[in-house]
Amino acid sequence: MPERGHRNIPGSLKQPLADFKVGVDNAIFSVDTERNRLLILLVKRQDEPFLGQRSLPGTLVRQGESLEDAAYRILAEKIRVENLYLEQLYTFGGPGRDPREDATSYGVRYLSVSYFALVRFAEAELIYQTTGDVAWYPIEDIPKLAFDHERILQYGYQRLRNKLEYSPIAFEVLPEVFTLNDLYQLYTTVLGENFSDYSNFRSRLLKLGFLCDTGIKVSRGAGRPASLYRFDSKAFAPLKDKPLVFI
Amino acid sequence: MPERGHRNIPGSLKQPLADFKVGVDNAIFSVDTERNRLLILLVKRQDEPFLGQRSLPGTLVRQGESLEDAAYRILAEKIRVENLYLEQLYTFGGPGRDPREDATSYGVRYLSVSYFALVRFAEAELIYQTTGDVAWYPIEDIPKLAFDHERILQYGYQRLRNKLEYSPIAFEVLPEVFTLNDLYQLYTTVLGENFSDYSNFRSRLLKLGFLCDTGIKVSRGAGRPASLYRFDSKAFAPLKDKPLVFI
DNA sequence: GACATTTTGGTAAAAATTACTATAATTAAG
DNA sequence: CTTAATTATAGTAATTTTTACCAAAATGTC
Repeated sequence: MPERGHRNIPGSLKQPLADFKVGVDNAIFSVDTERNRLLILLVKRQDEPFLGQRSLPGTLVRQGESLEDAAYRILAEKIRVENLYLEQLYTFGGPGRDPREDATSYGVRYLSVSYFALVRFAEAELIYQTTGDVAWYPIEDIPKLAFDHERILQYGYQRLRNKLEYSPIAFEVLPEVFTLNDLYQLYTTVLGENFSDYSNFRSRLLKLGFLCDTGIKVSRGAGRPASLYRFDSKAFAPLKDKPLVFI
Repeated sequence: MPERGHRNIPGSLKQPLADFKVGVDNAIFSVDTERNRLLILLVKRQDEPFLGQRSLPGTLVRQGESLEDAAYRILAEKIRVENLYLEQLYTFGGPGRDPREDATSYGVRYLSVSYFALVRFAEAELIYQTTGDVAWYPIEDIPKLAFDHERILQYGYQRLRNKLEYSPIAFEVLPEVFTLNDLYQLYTTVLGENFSDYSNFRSRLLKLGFLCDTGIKVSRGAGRPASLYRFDSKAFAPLKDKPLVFI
C-alpha cells in the first residue's frame, strides 16, 4: 500500500500513487445482411469475477505488450477473420469499477481501455472452447453484462452511429461486394428509418464516385436483379476529410 | 505461446501481466482573441525524467482518485479558472513510452490517459511556482516536448478542429460576450482562412437562433461598432445532435 | 468634410436536397 | 403463357440551401 522514498514521482510522499492492472475490452460489431441485424460479440466469462456472466471479450495487458496488441490478441482468440477494423474507444478507470480491487488487499486498481472493432459477418469464424462460449447478440437483445461493459457497449454503439455519417466504415462490415440496397439497409438498421429516402441515398452515393459497379447481378427473390458494387478506397481518398459524406 | 493450466487470470502463468502506473496529461487550449492566437499550456518539468524540458501538465493517478479527478487536480495546480471544458482524449500505453520503465528493474509500465481542455484566456490565471514555470505557447511555436507529448498535442489539436465543426466548444474559449467577428476570427485561426465567407458565416449562425444580441456595442479602432453576443445554450439544445452546425 | 474601415442587411445566381414519377427486369400467381 | 407484384434504376421538377457578391450604416482618421 504505502508508496514512498523516491525522488522522481511528484506527490508521492503524502498521497500514495495507485497501482494498476490494465485491461483491454473490445466492442466488436458486425451486421448480418441477410437478416438485417446489428450484432455484437459477447463471451461467457470462464473466470471470477462474474463467472458465467456475459461480457465483452477482454484481457489483461501482458508485459511488453502494447494496448493494441492486447486488443488484437483477445480478438484473435475468439474469432478468425481476414479483415478487421480496430480503433481505440475510451478508457474507463474510476476506482471501484472492478470487484477484484476489493478482493486483494493490495489496493490494485483495474483500468479498462476499450476498443471498437468491425468485422464482416460472413468472414468471421467464431472460435469455441465450449458451446455458447462466444456468440453474436443482436443489439436489441443484450443480456446483463459483467463489469461496466454495458456502458462500454453503449459508447461503442454511439461511435458506430457517428462514424457511419462521415467515414466509410460501412464497408468494413458489409461483404466485399454488396448491393446498394444492402448498404441502405445497413444505414437504416443502425441509424433508423428516416435518415434518407432510398432513391436519393442511391444517387448521392453513386455521384460521389467511390462505388464501382462490378457488372455482376444478383437476384434475391422477386424483383429486378441488383448490381453488386465494390468500395474503391482510392477513389474515396480525396473525400477523406470532407465532412458528412454519407448523410 | 501455448496458453493453459490456470483458473483465474488468463495467461498469467506463462505470460506475466504488466504492472502500470497511470498518468494523466492535459492538452489545455485557449485563444487570445486580442492577438488572434491559439494557445496551449505548457509547464517546465521539475522532476526527472526530462527535467527542465517542456511538457503538457500531467500527474500520476493517486489511490482512490478517478482519472477525471486527476485531470482536474493537475489543472487546478497550474491555473485558476471559473469555467472549464474537459473531455477525455486518448490513451497512450505502449511499452517504452516512458524512460522510467527502464530505470526501475520492476518492469513497471507508464500509461498516459490524455485529456482535452478548453479555458477562457482572460479568466485563466496562471499559478507560478517559479517564473516561466507555466506558460501559454502559440500553437505555431511549440518547443520540443518531453515524453510523447507532441503526439498528444497533435491529437488534441485535431480534436479541437473537428469539434469546432459540429459542437459549440467555441463558446468555451471565447469570453462570455463576444462580437461575431471574434467568433469568425476564432474559426479562421483554427480552421484556416478558406472555410467560409464572413458575411455568410454571420447570417448562417444568426439564423440558427442560439446567439442573443446583448444590445451592447463595442468599438475597436475604426469602423462601425459591433454588437456583443452571448451564447444561449438552451436555444442550442435542439441542435445538439444535428451534424455540422457551424460550417 | 472626405475617406478608409468595419458592421450589418441583403440579393441574385448556382448548387444541392427533396419528394416524387416512370421505366426496366425479374419472380410469383393464375 | 399472361398478368400481377416486386424490386432496381433513372430521372425530374419544386424547393431549399449555399455561394458570391453588393450596398448602406456607423464609426475613426486625416
